[in-house]
Amino acid sequence: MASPTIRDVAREAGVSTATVSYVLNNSRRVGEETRRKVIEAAMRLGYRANITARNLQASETRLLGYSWRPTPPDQFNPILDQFLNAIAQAAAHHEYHILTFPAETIEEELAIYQDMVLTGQVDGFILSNTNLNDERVRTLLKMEFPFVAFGRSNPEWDFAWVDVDGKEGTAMAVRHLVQQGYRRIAHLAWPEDSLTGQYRLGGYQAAMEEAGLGVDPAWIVRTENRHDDAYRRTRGLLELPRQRRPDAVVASSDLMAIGAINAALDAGIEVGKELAVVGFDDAPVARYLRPPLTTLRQPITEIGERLITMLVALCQGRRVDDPHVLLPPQLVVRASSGAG
Amino acid sequence: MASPTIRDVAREAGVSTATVSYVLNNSRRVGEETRRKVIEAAMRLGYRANITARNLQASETRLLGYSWRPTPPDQFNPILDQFLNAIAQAAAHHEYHILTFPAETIEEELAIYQDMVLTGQVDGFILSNTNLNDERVRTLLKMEFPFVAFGRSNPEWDFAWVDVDGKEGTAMAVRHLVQQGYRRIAHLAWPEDSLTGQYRLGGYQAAMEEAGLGVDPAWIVRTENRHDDAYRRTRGLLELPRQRRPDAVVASSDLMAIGAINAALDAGIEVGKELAVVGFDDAPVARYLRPPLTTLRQPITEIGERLITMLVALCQGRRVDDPHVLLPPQLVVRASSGAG
DNA sequence: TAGATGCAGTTAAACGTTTAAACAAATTGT
DNA sequence: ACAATTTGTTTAAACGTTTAACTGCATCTA
Repeated sequence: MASPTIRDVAREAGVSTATVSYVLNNSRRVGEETRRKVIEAAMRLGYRANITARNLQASETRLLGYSWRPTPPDQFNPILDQFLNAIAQAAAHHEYHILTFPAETIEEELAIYQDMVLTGQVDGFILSNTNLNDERVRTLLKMEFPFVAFGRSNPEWDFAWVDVDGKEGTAMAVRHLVQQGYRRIAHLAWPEDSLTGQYRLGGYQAAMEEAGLGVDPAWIVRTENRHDDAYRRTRGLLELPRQRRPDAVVASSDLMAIGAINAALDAGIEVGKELAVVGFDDAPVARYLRPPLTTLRQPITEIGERLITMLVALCQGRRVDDPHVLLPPQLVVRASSGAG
Repeated sequence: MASPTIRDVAREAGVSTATVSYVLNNSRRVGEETRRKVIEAAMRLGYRANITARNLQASETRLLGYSWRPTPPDQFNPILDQFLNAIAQAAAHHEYHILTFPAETIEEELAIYQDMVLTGQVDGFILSNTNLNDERVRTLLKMEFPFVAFGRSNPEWDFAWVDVDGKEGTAMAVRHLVQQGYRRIAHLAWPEDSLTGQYRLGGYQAAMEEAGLGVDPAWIVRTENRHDDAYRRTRGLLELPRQRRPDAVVASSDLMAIGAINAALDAGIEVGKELAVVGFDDAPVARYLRPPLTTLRQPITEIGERLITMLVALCQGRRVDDPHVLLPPQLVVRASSGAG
């Protein structure tokens, strides 16, 4: 039952525990004969060094904490699966593991961070969905504890992050729609306090201007990231007088794009012809929608790898060369934007 | 920077480290005055016991491992989000945490289990998506290492599991369809080697018999859990001669149900009237499909709680009262089955 | 009054590693 | 040929807890 310890191996090989450690970690010259004896003994007993003991001695945990707020039942998190996979996979390459802990509220989350830092539960944190004035960022910066973020926050705060270039993303969407012949392009934006929403709106505005297209103020619709809000507001857009009625919608998420599609369907408007719709995220279901949804895919795997590489460096006290990484999303063209 | 240790607290309070430990863990009678001094000193220094040290001494990790195979890009895992939340939340209540580690292949996964057991990385495992002759179950049973499974396996293997009653689920779906007036009900089943698929098929057959409805062999279609297969095979069903053509489909998953709906749409058949469709899982997107998808919701939160309660008991060497838990799914009726 | 009992605290070992320092033996340099 | 260096190994401390065993001391019991 009980696993063999380094002492058992030492006894079996007839050497000291130090020698066993040196051999197994290759951390010092050891005689050929002794090395052989140790390795054989370790093999024979099936010995593997106990991780807790090693961690205590090294005062590290090789654990990285990741927390996310549970998704409300009427929404979905299109990338959690991929993201968790990406960071766990990347962490494994550095011999780290991911510790997950969900928190219902922001206060609870902050308390857990405090706790974990003080009790030495993890070596660092991965944040996601950061926003302006993000309390988590503020707290961790103040504690000077290693962390990285998927998402940006206040520009004056100096911390390592990776983000998707949302501005470029919506700009790509608009350019694509313009190329398809659409002109009256609306934008389903997130509330003003969302930094990500600001970037995406910015890309829309920039690309519209670049294309020499005027923007009717009614075309910029701010709603929460909810299907029903997007649905309702899109119905509103479609009821605008003919001249002002949008012929395309760039949504800030696939969830909202689905709301827009459903609104058009229920209004008897053909999606992909009379109304083009573009989403954001490339949720797994996007390709199976009718019509299949044109959307912006985030390079989740690369994001995860970059984040972990930076975080591991921070945990080991190394400097991070380039702590601000902005990656472009990829436009995945499907029928909802009139192509094909 | 460095956190205070129990020695710092002891010095600050003018007592021994043992006393500090006794006070903070409430594990022994301690004088009122001394207790006060210790607590104040701990407060003053912001002391929290180091978890690694505590774990080493207790020879435990308070970590539970959970692994899942990454979802292929053309599929989706409708419940990972909820499930991870449920187990992490439940674990937290017992002061445990979830360690995630994805594995690409089954061999890799088995190797990782071995590794984690031998190095004492975790106290127990949570498996999901178990099947007949599941190598993970076999391995962990042989190692006599604590684990629980979301899903069943060979009946002769004695281990703790929680599962959704798939047989009852599809039976509920069939009864509901019969009540709605459908008679020629088909079933999109999983391959024969899928235990879960067997149960779901069994429920379909039982309920059809119970309703006194004959089953045309062509109505039982076996495919992988993929949209495109379900789509293709549903097209086939819809091309059957009028008398044999199904008027309803019970799918083994929401992903397959989406394939069926799309097949009907593309064949110009109205879903929810000419063809009813029922899915399984209640994926977050199910309610936003057109028509909204009738489906069977799994009680994920309860599953997670039950699993963790059992696993924690096993980790602490306690006996589990009822190690086999079968929970009924809940039929969520929406328009795709002709209701409303 | 001597012994037993209770109480409140301390000492020291233990958990299983790693690693700096010490040591003995073999090798090198002059 | 003797000191200096190198090589291979061991001893012992350290990481930060918990806890069994022990020590005084006061109180009770017969």
